Amino acid sequence: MDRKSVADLESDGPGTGTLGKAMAVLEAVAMADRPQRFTDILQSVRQPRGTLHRLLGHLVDEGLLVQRGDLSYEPGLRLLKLAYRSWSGNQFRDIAEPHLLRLHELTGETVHLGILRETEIIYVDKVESRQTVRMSSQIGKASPAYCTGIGKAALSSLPQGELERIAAKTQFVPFTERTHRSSPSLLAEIEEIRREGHAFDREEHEAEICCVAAPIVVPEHELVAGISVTGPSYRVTMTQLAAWAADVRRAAGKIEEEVRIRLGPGRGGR
Amino acid sequence: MDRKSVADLESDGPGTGTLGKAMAVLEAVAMADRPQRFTDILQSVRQPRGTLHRLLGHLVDEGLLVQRGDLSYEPGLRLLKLAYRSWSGNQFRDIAEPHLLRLHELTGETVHLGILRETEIIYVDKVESRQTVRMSSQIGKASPAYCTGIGKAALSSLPQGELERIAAKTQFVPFTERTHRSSPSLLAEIEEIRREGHAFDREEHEAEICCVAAPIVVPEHELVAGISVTGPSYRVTMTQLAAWAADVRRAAGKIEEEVRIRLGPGRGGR
DNA sequence: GGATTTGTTCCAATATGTGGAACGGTGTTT
DNA sequence: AAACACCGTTCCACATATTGGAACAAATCC
Repeated sequence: MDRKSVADLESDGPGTGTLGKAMAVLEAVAMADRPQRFTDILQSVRQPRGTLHRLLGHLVDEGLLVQRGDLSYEPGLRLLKLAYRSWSGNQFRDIAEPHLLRLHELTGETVHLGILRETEIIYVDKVESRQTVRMSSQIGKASPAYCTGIGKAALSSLPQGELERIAAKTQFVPFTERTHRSSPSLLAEIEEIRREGHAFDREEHEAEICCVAAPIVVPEHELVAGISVTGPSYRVTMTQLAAWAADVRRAAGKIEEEVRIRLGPGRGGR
Repeated sequence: MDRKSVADLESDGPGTGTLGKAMAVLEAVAMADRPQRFTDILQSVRQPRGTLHRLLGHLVDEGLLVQRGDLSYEPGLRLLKLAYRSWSGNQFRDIAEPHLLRLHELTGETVHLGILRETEIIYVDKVESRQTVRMSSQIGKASPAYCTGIGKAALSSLPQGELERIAAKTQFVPFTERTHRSSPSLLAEIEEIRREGHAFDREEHEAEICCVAAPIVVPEHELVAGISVTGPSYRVTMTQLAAWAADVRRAAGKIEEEVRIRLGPGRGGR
């Protein structure tokens, strides 16, 4: 049987093979808000006790998890180390950064760069207002695509088939009263976003937070991403956001272009 | 056969079992400076072609690697996502942070927080001088313990046996002319560091960069870490560093104490 | 003291991963 | 143009690592 078969399970299913199971366990621990005990994990990942126990042992051996004094498990440092390389070596982020800075100077608000990964947007960079801000507060953070500006912008630039596949896979959680509650409602907005070339988040993910976003697509690298300007709604009106839309689109376009030039068509990084 | 058997290989050996091999491959790709092709990887990880090929396939399926148009592999976004949780959920960093900030205000120089992991120090936080600084420029970065301030400070607070095991495992790379070149020389300095309670890095890792560091130990959590104040040697003299040593020790002590209180003896996070 | 829950260990059955060898494609050399 | 070298992929008999039910302690609750 081939891997990418019928409706690739990826993040929902138990994961293919041994590695898949191990990763499912790892993710269960990483995504939990507090250290997970054996039994907690046993319930998230449905695996026989013996199996789970060995799996955890291996993960600890590998430094992906650490077991604490009270026997509970936490994500290990090896993940940080690996991610550092994954992030600092990311040429896309590197290219985009100057454009993010420029956009920040223009607007004075927080600017995000995020990449689409199935139903999620993963933030890879952020430039924020010069308060005493936590450094990489969001880098690596994953948010649902269907209720964020970048997410919707990115989705809007997918082929219809892909879009529908992802929409079908999406779990619609009503974060605020304005959050899309179903696939049709999302797909309708996507139509509009396609026409406009930019997406808004009207307090759909977090109350009092809204943004404008534009998509960045580099088919040669199978990259679908987006940038956004975000602000608190008491300070940033929708009219203001609409006025910035063109700038955001322009910046996104510049990044797209530069990625194509610097990374070349379809081939390697340098 | 038991896992933690004779001289646990961990990061050198091919890694135990299937997961170990997969991680070895992942690490090989992540630690390389540029996208790795099949053959490149084949040389780093000594595995049969068939095996490696399947391994890579699984890693891609899991989103740990991505394969690009030219068939080369890069670290995938899933790592970032996992690491974000590993980092943002790290209570230790959370507790330490205010102390780092205070130390930064006192000295005006860059302050680091790093955790010891076998022969390496992994940086988990950083507060730096208010230039237009790259955000999380070093978070997750791994540096050798034997030639960094935090590293040596951390090593100094290990039981002698552990220390020697790690020293034996260390690869002594002569980064600068002042870098320790062998285990005895390192062990001798560690003795001194134990007496003083703080460690210096006298341009041992990077030329023109030096620091003072103090260890943080929380045995209940099997945590050995350290903090440091770092500066360029043209601006920060050894005398200056020595003057800060007491402050660094004090901050480290405070963090140690607070971790013990907030995380409780040997048991869970909250 | 007995009952329940939790983490750990054991082991035969078997699914999974192993790795040498063969295959087809691309680009280079003669 | 044929011969060669290199690279990524596929195949398959074999071996090993994973599986998962069940038994085992140890703590915790009633």
